[in-house]
Amino acid sequence: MALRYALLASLYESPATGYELTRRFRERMGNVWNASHQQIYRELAKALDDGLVKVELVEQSGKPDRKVYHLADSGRAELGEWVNGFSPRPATRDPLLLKLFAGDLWSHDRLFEELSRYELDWQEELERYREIERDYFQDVQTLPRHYKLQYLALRRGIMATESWLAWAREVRDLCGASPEGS
Amino acid sequence: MALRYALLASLYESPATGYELTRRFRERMGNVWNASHQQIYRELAKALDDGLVKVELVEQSGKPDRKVYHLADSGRAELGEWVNGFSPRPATRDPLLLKLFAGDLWSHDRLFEELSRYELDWQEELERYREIERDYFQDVQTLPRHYKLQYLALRRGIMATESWLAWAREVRDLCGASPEGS
DNA sequence: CTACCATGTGCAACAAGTTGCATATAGGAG
DNA sequence: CTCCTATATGCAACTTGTTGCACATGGTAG
Repeated sequence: MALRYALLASLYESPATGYELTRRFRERMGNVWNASHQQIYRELAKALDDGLVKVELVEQSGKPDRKVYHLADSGRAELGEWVNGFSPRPATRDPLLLKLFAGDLWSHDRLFEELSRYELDWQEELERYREIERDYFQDVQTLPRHYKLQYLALRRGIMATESWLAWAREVRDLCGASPEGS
Repeated sequence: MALRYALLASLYESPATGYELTRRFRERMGNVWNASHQQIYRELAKALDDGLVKVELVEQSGKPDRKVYHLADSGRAELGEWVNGFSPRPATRDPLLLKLFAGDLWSHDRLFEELSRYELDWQEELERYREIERDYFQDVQTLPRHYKLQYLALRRGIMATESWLAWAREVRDLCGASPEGS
């Protein structure tokens, strides 16, 4: 049911089409929740069926009609209950770490090739986060609670990514950064 | 297919029954991969069907026979290929962070109640990791590569958990740790 | 001129993960 | 005496997530 609440939470901020929700997940909330557009359209249809959201059709020429979803009262209520209930920690399933357990089969070069790719990725992500932090969250102390909490979600993204980068440095320190054969 | 490789990677270390694999995932590899016993038995049957693992039946009185799974040659080969290929970053889906996006519906007390539970959990986990670090990885520099990589998986667990705890402190600093009404 | 990309919706098939149940025995706590 | 835990296996139904495809058009890059 968690995807359902992710959609409701996003619609709580503002009404949106399935397409826009897909983009929000990919961009602003990539750190928090991920879902493909297929999954989102499917779940929106179910949530509509259950009366948690309402649709407003907006006609367009050429393109399909926009179906703008709004949070219904019952949706807001259910979201509120979910938010105030306890959620267990998500299970981690990380292929990169898994490979360390069969590390003897992992060639030195390939290991560092993959690590480098990840590092580039993390670096880019970190810069994007830091930019948002600079642009939107300068005076955090004075912000209303709602924005403080959004800021904390961003902070989590920053700290998680920094932590991965620090780990990558440890890998280099312990296993040697430069392969002989290149 | 990733669960399949998780099983092969664990069997690469040593042969095991489905039950033992379940425990390994829950205990030693909790940081890396999670799977229920139902999922594991199902996937082991498929892997056996595909000839990636072999079974050795060990009779027991009273209890069902132990089915000890071994990595077959083809399984080792496929694991090797997978390990040396590129794996994309896993998608994050974190209910705790999601709730921050509907934070207006989240009561101050409930938020900190949940945060405290998480903190206790992280603290415990961190202590378990640190204990393993002390007991098994004192002279990391001198260890063979295989153990270095295992150590790095553990380090990742430590760093990730520390990062969460640091984040929790930021939450307290920004949103006030002590609710008035208690 | 053609190919890709963005917008916008969605179905169908499959793979992966969860939840509830079932069987069978031995040992310890209350 | 009963309940819980550990060992050890597994089925069935369901939910969630992935992958591939489809339609429809306007703009931009080569």
